Amino acid sequence: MATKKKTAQQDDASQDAAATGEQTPRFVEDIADKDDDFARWYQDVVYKAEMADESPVRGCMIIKPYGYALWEAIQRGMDDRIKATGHENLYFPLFIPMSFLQKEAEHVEGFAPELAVVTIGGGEELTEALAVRPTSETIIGHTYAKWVQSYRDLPLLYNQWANVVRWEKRTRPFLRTSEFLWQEGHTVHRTEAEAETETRMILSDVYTDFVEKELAIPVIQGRKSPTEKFAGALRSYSMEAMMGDGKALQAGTSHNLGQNFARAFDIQFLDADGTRKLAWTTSWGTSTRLIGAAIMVHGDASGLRMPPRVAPTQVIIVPIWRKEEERALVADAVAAVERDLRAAGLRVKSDWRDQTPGFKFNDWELRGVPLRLEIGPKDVSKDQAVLVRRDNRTKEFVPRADLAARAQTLLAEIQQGMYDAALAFRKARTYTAATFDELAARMADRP
RNA sequence: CGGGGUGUAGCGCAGCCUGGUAGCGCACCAGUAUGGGGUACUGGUGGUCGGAGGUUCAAAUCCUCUCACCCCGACCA
Repeated sequence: MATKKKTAQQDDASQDAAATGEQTPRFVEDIADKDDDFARWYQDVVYKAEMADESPVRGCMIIKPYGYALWEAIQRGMDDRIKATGHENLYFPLFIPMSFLQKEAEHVEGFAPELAVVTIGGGEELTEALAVRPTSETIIGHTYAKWVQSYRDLPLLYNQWANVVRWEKRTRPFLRTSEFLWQEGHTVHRTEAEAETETRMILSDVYTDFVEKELAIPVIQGRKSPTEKFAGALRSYSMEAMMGDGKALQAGTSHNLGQNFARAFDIQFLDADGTRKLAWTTSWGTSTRLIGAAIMVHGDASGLRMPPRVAPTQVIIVPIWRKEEERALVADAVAAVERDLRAAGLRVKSDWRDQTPGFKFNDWELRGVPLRLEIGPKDVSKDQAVLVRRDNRTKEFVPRADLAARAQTLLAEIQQGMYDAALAFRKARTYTAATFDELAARMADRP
């Protein structure tokens, strides 16, 4: 039945191709139509490209190697910027005493409904229940109170990479899961102005800079409305990006917590003028949701499209051969090319699976690898390779000696092209972007 | 929490109305030919039909209970 359907579709596609003079038809029946059912398209792509797998625990997900490799690239890019702006990494425990969460009224009200709570340890009822952290302001506030004594101790500029748990009612892989990975920065400052500067600096110099340059996602920075702000914050800022379905997604938040948590946890310091003062704190976070954002912004009918700068694999080499002698010949050429590209700093892989080339082409397009190199007997004899772009399928024959340089040029072009396309898409959709206009208006008070 | 729906092989499904001991596609394994855009043919592996109880000579199928998941709504990051 499915075979019939496949054949029928292929025939249709062939006719279309013949009629319009386009290139080869594609098989996309296993991915839902992006324009018709975006939510299903998203799920299909996530699972078929092996970014993630379903979890036996409701609302959670298993991040597969390909998805995790992207997360590692995000971590690297984000971590570099966090450190470049003067922060250090540390780590706080997963468990938080329930009483901590109750110390900040607005905070507990906001997070209580979605807490996972541990009441038994080692077979015995605990004297105090422990919350699995939904976010770490409270346990960190408690600790910072001990670390801060003098104005000379300030500022504290720390960040942690961790997992958090929020018992969400409706979940979607990467976008909203009961457990997710993130970084959360927590800083303490001497003055309100300094805390505000930090809050906004993180949003622009760390978050926006990374997401726009590395993930090729244009964002709009703005301030969250009072109802949308972080539970317990004075002011919350966020960067919002437009997804492929025309909807906005919060891609990162930065909160000026004012003195709310300092008050709740007694973070005080003796200032230069000899008086005790409450400190000013901030917190900010980005999560594995960024993976979902990248998928939704850049993906197309064929599947994922990885921004070259973070792509786990930037160039995939598909060897082509018929007979064993050819295979050996091609293998040598592939190994040599792989060496060249690696030496040039490119992330490259070759695919020697026993599948037809066509199968591999589609498979790697589904996974979104930006560049493909085809190397067959004909290429070996001419000391060249066929270089193909994932985005527009442009093919070119490139002499072996020029491959690395040409690939680098194309990757840069593709990266820029992805950003430009996403920006153009957003601008063309202003009619659905009331939220963006609102955000843009709020941007007036940006530094 | 209210309304609707679905549980049969790793995935997607048929079979149920009208009981007779489980089937199709994909995937997987083997072989042959193939290989520059999802390759074809042949053979094969794999399921106590969500769970419990009942009716019956006989239950995936009928009855009762139960569990889980999905969609819509409500609630909420």
